[in-house]
Amino acid sequence: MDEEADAASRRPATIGDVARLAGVATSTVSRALTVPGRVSEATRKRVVAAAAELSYVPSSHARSLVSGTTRTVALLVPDIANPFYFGLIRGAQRQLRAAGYAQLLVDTEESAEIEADTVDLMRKSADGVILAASRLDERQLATLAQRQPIVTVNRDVPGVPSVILDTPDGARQALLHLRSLGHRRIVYVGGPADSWSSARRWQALQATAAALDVDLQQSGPWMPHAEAGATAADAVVGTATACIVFNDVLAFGMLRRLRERGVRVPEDLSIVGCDDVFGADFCDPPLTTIAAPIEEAGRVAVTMLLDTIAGTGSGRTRAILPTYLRARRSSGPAADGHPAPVSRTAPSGRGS
Amino acid sequence: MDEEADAASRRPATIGDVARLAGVATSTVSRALTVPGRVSEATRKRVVAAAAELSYVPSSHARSLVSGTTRTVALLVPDIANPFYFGLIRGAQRQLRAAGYAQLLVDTEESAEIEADTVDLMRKSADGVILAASRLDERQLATLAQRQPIVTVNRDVPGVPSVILDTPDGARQALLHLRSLGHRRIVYVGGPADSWSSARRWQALQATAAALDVDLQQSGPWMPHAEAGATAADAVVGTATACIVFNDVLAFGMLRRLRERGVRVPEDLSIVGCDDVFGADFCDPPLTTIAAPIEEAGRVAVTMLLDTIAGTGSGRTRAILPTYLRARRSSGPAADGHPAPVSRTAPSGRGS
DNA sequence: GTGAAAGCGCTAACAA
DNA sequence: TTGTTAGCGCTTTCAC
Repeated sequence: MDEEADAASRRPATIGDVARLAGVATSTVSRALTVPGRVSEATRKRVVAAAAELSYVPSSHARSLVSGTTRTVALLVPDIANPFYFGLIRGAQRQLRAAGYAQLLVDTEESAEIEADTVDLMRKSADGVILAASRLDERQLATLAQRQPIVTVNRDVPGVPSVILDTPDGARQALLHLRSLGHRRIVYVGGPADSWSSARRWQALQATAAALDVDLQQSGPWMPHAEAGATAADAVVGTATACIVFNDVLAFGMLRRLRERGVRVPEDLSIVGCDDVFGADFCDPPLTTIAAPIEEAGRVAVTMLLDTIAGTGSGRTRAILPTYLRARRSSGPAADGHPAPVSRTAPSGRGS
Repeated sequence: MDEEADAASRRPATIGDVARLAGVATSTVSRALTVPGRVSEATRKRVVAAAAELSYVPSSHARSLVSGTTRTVALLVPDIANPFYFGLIRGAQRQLRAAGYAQLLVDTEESAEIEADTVDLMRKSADGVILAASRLDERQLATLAQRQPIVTVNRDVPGVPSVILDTPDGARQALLHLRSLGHRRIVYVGGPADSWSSARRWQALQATAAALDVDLQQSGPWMPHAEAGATAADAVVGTATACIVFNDVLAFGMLRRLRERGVRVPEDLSIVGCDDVFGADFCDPPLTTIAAPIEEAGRVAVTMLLDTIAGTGSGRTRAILPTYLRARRSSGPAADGHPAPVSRTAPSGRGS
């Protein structure tokens, strides 16, 4: 049994093994493999050949130890199974791969505690953290952001770089859309109590409703799961002719319940969701929804984070991504409604 | 400006900082924080207090360097945006968290090359790798598995521990189901050319069809995306009265196309999908599908991998998880068909 | 252009 | 029970 040849395939080769095989010092191997022109072409070739033969892969941990950097970014999402986050995850991963970074994905299970603990843990294991729909309060977020590079998605806290999907504007568009279809009694089916996005949307809706002669109510809070949709649907039926729902997943649950109860969509109740997630175009009926460029949000978040890490912070600390209403079959004319003239600019001010 | 107090919040505290503050040696800190009874209660308290004050988090990298272990497991999936993998990811993450492991999630973008490269990279950054629906060939897989702990999901290669969802059996159930509804011309809408699962299902179907007096054809290969469903649908229409589709996502795309073309489901064409993913129960019409315990698969894969890593390999190297047919509206009686008596045991042998 | 040596933060002998 | 020391694999001075 040839010990030499065998050792390589058993125990991962170290820089020392490569050095020995190439007949050089470890420092030379390091240079040959990382710094371009710091070593003679001849040695470089020998080293590269040796590394290949031993299928040498540098230990990222050893590297991190000395460099203090990990080439890893953590992405924290409240619920991996929520299709809203797919695009985010994928957009982030693409951008990270391109930059030579690894992605540490963590499902915080919608718990502020798990989230805080994880962020703390990541202080050592990741160069930075992306927080999607954070459940933490402003103070915590601000404090954490001082300790380590953080970018939030859909959460705006002073001093913390963030990527915001402009769903309040989308909600405004939805309200105008429904009003133009003749709806005057509209319910906002809200998300979790601690959801910053949901609160902002509700504010935007209220401001717009006042000027539109719309009777707007809020229902909830509801967890953003399909299961919660059943109860949410029951709460809405009879109280309004249309509703704007916190997100598509919740709306899916409502759709199912309404079908069970024989409530027709959109004839008896119009529904507008949010996010345009996987499934919104083939559910029954297809869901009118506020579409957001979520994959782009992932890319932008990574770019901002990497800037922060590199200290290249060009100052851009807040990206707002536009959303738009994608009308499908789940919204239609109100049975007894009088349409209103519509302009894309909400009466309450603020254009697109 | 108080340098002492400040230093802690600026630069993450090391074990040395804690030792100094507690007035002990670093090794004592290490012991106090990791080995339960190896230190006096009094010192332990002092150390813990000091650590808390400095909000000390051990460097996982330094730890890895000395222990040779990373407490990290990599999960490679071909396409993060495919809802099939949600359950897997979540099941894996739950089990990993419970064991104190971190999860490194990588989207290999359905590329064998990215997959192979990543597995190689992970040799140093993860203690083991879970490969979902691997695109690698048997030889590569076997070689890699010799170098590092690997568990595959839905891929069986001798010498590589694996978790298999018994979808061939599910496909058999689907065929019986369709036959009992009177269908005799059935198409299997196949997955990617290099998909091991798809090949196995096709084999199982052929074996069963022979004994059932069913005219079974294969269509494809198709990429498992909704977009491919349009072409797949066009290829099937008119050639059969029912089809069994590689997975739900592809079936969703078919459903949409069929609606556009005015082909009624199930009256003109019955459809059976596979995986029972998010959306299968609220698409239009709801999809009859082969349901698989995918979240459990994630958990089991982690357990097997952790066993392999620990060397506790109790010998169980292959877990087969049963699947079952979940009938919904997308499958119905054949317009011109003659039902067949049904037994849950396929004529070709092999029970449940 | 290359080698020797120190040290990143931690754990695991080995002493005391 | 605790401290001292060596060393994990790598990069980075500092010499030569």
